[in-house]
This record gives sequence, C-alpha cells and structure tokens, in this order.
Amino acid sequence: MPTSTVENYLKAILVRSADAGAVVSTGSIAEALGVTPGTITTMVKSLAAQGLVEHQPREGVRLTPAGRAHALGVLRKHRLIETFLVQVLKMDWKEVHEEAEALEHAISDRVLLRIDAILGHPVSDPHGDPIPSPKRPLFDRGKGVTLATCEPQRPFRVQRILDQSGPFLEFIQRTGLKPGARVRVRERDRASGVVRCELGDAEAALGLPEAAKIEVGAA
Amino acid sequence: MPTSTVENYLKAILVRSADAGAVVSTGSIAEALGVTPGTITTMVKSLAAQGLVEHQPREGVRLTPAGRAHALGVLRKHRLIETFLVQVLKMDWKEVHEEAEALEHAISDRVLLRIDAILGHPVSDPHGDPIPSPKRPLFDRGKGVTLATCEPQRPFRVQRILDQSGPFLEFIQRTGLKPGARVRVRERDRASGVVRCELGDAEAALGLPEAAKIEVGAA
DNA sequence: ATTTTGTCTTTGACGAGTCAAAGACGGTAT
DNA sequence: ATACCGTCTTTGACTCGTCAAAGACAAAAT
Repeated sequence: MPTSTVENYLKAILVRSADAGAVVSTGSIAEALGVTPGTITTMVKSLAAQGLVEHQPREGVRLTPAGRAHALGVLRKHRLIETFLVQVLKMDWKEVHEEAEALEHAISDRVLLRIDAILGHPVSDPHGDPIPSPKRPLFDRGKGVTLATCEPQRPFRVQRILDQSGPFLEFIQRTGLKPGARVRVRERDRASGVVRCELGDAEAALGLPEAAKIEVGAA
Repeated sequence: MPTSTVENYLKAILVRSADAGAVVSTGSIAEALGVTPGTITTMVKSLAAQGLVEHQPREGVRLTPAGRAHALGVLRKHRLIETFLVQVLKMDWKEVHEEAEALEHAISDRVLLRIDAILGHPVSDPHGDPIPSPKRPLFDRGKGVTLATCEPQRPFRVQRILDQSGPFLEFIQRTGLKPGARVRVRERDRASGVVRCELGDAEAALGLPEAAKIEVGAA
C-alpha cells in the first residue's frame, strides 16, 4: 500500500493534469508540494518503478491508469471528508481543507463508506469541486464560465470556487459568494480590472483574476 | 510536534504504567509495539532527550509529567474517536479500535472539540474505558471487580471490557455481555475453571481468565 | 564462585524521504 | 555558432524508524 507521501504526489499530479493523459512538469509538482526539484526527480523515478507514472526525462510525468485510479481515490476521500467536516461536524468552511489534507491518508475505506452514506452520496464538496467516484470518473473540464467571462446583467448561480487559499475563502465567506448563491454581474470594466456584482441586495467588487476563480452556471 | 511513532510509544508506556510514576520495562514496550528490543532502547533514548520519559538503563522507563500529559491526550483522542465511530458513524463495535489507531494521529484538536461536543462530552468509550480529560485525569485503578471475582447470584452491570482483541470482542457481541448489560454469576467452578452466568433469560459460559476481563459494578 | 539464562544495550546497516550543490540539457539571444 | 539561462537530474549527505546480530549485565542455578 502506497505511503501518504506517494498519495500526495499522485494527487498533485492528478489535479495538475488537465486531461486524462496530460504530461505534467516536475517543476510544477515541486512547487505544489513545497519540495526541491531534486526530490521530485528521485521520487518520480520511484513512482515509475511502481508503475504509477510514466516519466520522460526532461519532458514530464504522466499518470498510468493505475496511478490515476489511486489518485482519484485520494481525491474522493479528500472531498468527502471536507463535506463531512462542514455538514456533520459543523466546521468552518475555510478550515476544512487542511484538516482533510491529513485525514485523507488515515481514513479507511470502511469509514469512508459510512461517511458517504450519511451524506447521501454527494456529488460535490463545499467548494463546489466534484467528488469523483467509480461511476462518476471526474468530468471536471467544465465549460468554465466564471464571473470574469459570464454574460453581464444575467443572473447566475455560483457553482465552484477554484482557489482553496485561506484569504480568498475568507473573502468569499464575507461576501456570501459561496456555491449556491445567486449572483449577477452588474459591470465589468476591462480598463480598471474591476468586476462589480450583485448578490440579493448587496454588492461586491473584485479584480478580474479573482473573478476568474468563481465558476458560475445557470441560475 | 511529536511524530505518530512517538505518540504510540508514549501511549504504550502510559497504559502499561499502573500508577502515575510507575516504571515500565523496555521489553514489555517492545512486545506491545511488535518491535525488536534494540529499537526500543534507541527510541527511549530519543524520548528521554526530548524530556518525555526518564530512563534508568536496565531498569525501566517512566513518563515525565510532559510525557504523561501528551500520552493522555492521545488516549483521549483514541477513545473519543472510537465512541464517535460507533455512535455517529454506526460502525461495528469490534472494528473501531484499529480505525482509531490510525485516526488518533491525524485528527486535530479542533476536530476533536467538535466530536466531543457532538457526543455530549462522554466519560467512557464503547468498551467502557474511561476517556481522560484535563479535568478528569484518569482515575482508572478501579477496585477491579470482574466476573471472576464478583459475588455470585447478585446482579451486576457490565462496566468495562479489558481486552480489545477481535475474537474476544466477537464473543462479547455474540453473548451480549457489552457494557451496560445486566448479568448475574450463577456458578463459578474453580476446579473446572468455568464461570456460568445469566443475562436476562439467556446464559453464557466462559473461562476464568476470560471472566477476569469483564469488569462489573453495582446493577 | 562460577556458569547459565534472560533481558537490555550497542553496533552497523537499511529504506524512505528529504536537501544543497553541482552538473547536464535544451531553448533563446546574440 | 556561441554564449547564456532556466529547468531538470545527479550526487552525496542527513534524519527517522527500523532490524539483526553481537555484546554487556544481573539475577538465579549449580
């Protein structure tokens, strides 16, 4: 059974592969895991020896089907745990990511089954990220309509928050731009880089890069 | 922050110290953790360097106040988790010990607080083991009345199961001798080593060593 | 008083995961 | 074409937790 370090590598590679067969640079993995480039090279060779990735030196890394399957399992655990922490344990939205980071390597499949059942087999976590499952392989590549690109004046519904960092989640919480909220872009000014939008009777302003982190769908 | 290995050593030493200041032999720790004696010696020296234990070579090991405090914290986590798994996640009584063994090193204090609150601050886990807390330091050394020593014919109530092993818990579950059950020793035959007892209108027979693992109290 | 026995400690080694620093490579600029 | 630059790989070293095997000790047996 893979160690928790191996699981973290696989997960990092998975979330960085746009599509199923995409190649990921070792450098981007190094940055994601906060580890020196040399460490990645070493580790990637070991992952390749275990048949979890394929490695083209100086090219990049690609998950094998086995590696992808394992990574999806870890991602599923992570997102189910986040959902559980918020819905059952009533924990704060912005705390659960780091908690799940530790728990995803300690929770057995047996416990996970119970959690999934108690939550009623949810299909997305509190940030709106999809929860992969054997039958729902991770559609992910959505059309990607965000507050930076959606049609102005039309009402939408927040679907997903694409940035898990503390300060950003704090902002989301403060403004109420959480998944499920109804929102309407009132004005988008390319020159100043500001998006002003309306939630119920409140208003919020955010920069274009930040707006691009909020995915929306039909209201 | 101590690694999970360190936590396991401290916990093993704690549950083997009869009283607060008791000395534990390195051999018994080795057996408990399934590790060679040499490993214990090495590790104990490192624990001593961290101020968590005192080590008299060829004598034994004693927890320092800091070591004991940490060990109690781990034990508290373990038992709260077991309780949570049974009561909230509706898991099987005899599975939860090993699950908790992994989870106790991954769950943060924040999550533990939520679990404790949801359970209503329980004072004992599903096996009847006391849950230590800052205000309830672990009275443990009970009088130790068990089915092997209690007065025959008098009704008692099962308080605690002193053996966490799979087959024994299976037996307990089968006969219904779980904490809370009312029980009466019908006959105790020293010669044959058999204790026959009555639960409601059912009956159960068990050996003397096994009877000594079931602690009882006033009905 | 010596030998035996059982427990504890020391020693040398290993795998996992990591870093720092030096080296190799490939693409861009000149 | 040559030099330069940023990225990737190699190398040597370190920590943690572990083992096997050899050595030291203390208490019991003779």
